[in-house]
Amino acid sequence: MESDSHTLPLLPMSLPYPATLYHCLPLSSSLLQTSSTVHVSLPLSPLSIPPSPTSLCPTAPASVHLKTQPLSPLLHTLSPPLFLDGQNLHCLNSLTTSDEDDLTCLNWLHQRGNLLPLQPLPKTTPLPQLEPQDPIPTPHLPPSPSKPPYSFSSLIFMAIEDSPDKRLPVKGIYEWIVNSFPYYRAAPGGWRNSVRHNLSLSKSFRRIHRDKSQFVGKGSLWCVCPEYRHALLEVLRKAHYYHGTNSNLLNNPVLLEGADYEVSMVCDTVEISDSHCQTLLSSPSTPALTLDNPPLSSYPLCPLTPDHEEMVNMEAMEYEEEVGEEMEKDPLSDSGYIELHYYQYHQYQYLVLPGDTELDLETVQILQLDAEAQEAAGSLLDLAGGGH
DNA sequence: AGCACAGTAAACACGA
DNA sequence: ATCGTGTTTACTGTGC
Repeated sequence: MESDSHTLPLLPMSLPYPATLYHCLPLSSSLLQTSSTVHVSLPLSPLSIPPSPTSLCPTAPASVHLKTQPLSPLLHTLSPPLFLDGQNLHCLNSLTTSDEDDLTCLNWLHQRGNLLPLQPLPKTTPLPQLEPQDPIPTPHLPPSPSKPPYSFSSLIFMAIEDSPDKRLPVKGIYEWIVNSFPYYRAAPGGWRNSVRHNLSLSKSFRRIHRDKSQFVGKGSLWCVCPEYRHALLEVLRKAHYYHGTNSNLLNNPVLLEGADYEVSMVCDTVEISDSHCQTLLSSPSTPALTLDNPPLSSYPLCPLTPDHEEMVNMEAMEYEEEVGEEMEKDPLSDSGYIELHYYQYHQYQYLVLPGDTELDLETVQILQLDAEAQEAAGSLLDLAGGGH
């Protein structure tokens, strides 16, 4: 593997989001590939992973087979992965996916059927499984919803992207914002004016002619112009990064769904099914944004001039279905490396290891604990969401 | 200071 | 006439 990596000290690496366990396989190039199995064994000491406090089978020098799932490209944008080379950790910058790949991926936005209201959560969530003496962390819910750190453009963008057809009437945008951000439920009505103002003024959004035979009600539908989608995503990502808000919206999708992982132990073999990965990638409720986010270059150009001289025809939007067949390539898929997330010392750690690394049982137990951690974290998210 | 950008308010037109 | 939608202008605040 060619890499312009540089050696880094072996230090825990925190993530700006509660990451979790998943594996990125040397899977070929397609995210559709399923049920790949990798034989991994991982020496604990170089990773500073402490032995599991409760060993299910302490003497078994077992190796494990981990059925794996592709890596969410967004994760690479949030922190540079490390990989292990002997005793050194290297920054895997060269393996990170291109910005376009990252930024056109909205999987994180759609991994949850309903987007929870934005409430701050700790960037790293202490987990009772690993630190039983610690009190169970509670989400810091403000007494009244605070204003989301997202601009109206971002809010509109998220609303539209969260709609099944990637187009919404103004009223639908209002409703999405109110439902997703309780702040606006009680806010004065001026923000609606701001939304309309933004829709009209921003080049990022386009009006779509409504087919009068199909719709009732006032107004047009609004969509995101693909040529501005990259910029909108970048703004959104920066807002997430700078404010450090959790963002249920921006959370690692694997975290959100990871609690559903089926971890079953059979003798000394652990299989982590990637069926949920497929669920993530092809959720029926969110068909458009899970797999059909090709790099920006694969989008056709916006059929309009950027100055609102025209409006989009419904036919012009059909490209979304047409490009949906193209799959976003896992940035590590051909690298021969796997990616490891685990929780340690109150922080989630993030490692990239050679694909032929062997994991022993203790490591697997840690991974299992991490799976439990996912569940705990997911519960916290639900709490933060307030049963939305 | 100048500029860009975001947010807010307001006025106005249009159509259901 | 009312209301929602869409456009435009103006002003203010903030950050670079």
